[in-house]
Amino acid sequence: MDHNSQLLKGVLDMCLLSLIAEEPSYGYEMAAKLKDRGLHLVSDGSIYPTLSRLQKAGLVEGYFVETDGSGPPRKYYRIVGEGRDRLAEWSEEWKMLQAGVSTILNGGEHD
Amino acid sequence: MDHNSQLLKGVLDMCLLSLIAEEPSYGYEMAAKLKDRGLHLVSDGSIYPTLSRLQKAGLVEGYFVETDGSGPPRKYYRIVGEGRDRLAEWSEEWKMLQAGVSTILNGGEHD
DNA sequence: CACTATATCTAGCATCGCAAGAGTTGGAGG
DNA sequence: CCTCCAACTCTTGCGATGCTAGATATAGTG
Repeated sequence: MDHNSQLLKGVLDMCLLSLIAEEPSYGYEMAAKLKDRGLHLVSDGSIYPTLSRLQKAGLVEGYFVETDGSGPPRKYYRIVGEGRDRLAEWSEEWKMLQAGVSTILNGGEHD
Repeated sequence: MDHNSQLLKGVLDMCLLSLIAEEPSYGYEMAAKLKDRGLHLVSDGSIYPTLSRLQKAGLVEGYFVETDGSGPPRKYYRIVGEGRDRLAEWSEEWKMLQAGVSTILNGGEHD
């Protein structure tokens, strides 16, 4: 397994939630956005279980939208109140981690 | 399991390697340093398997140092050439991920 | 009909942090 | 002397999550 895959852990859900918060979207599109923004997901397989988890956790709502003949219906997700709260928490945690790791990589200088 | 634990995945090894690169150290001390710098490991248990992995991967070397009557000998680790290379790679990967996640959290603005 | 593109979902695997606890060494207290 | 504790390392079993691979559905094209 790639080292990059390990770095992704605990970040993927936050990123998906953030994308959904930005504007409702569906899995296939989000996978493309992630790749576009520098997060190289190798397979779409990872994304669907994560989305299901977000929904099961009550952070997002899913709804199907028919396409005009370009494939099966898309499952869109939109964020709900609790999702926004959670996103804020995760975002905080992420900043903390980011700061801590930076400190360590830079040799432990404090400010 | 904590969400923070997931964030730690793939970062712990890099952090330990960075600490060792800074100056040779041993597990117990590194656990303290990590906590000091904002990475809150709840248990020392995680640290030893990671150090073993780094050694097995040939990124660091271990050597025991006797203590003057303050407990059992300490297992110090020092970095080797391949470890420095790997640390540089991981550091790059980390910067990439960091940038990507920031872009996403900030709503996808490019520059 | 077969093939492809769009799109979702599932099953089994691998990795790695965590909790809990055991083992080692030597000093301090009863 | 024996027990307990502090400093230190290591091991076992577990849980969370990303990955690979592939099944499934829809509809247009040759």
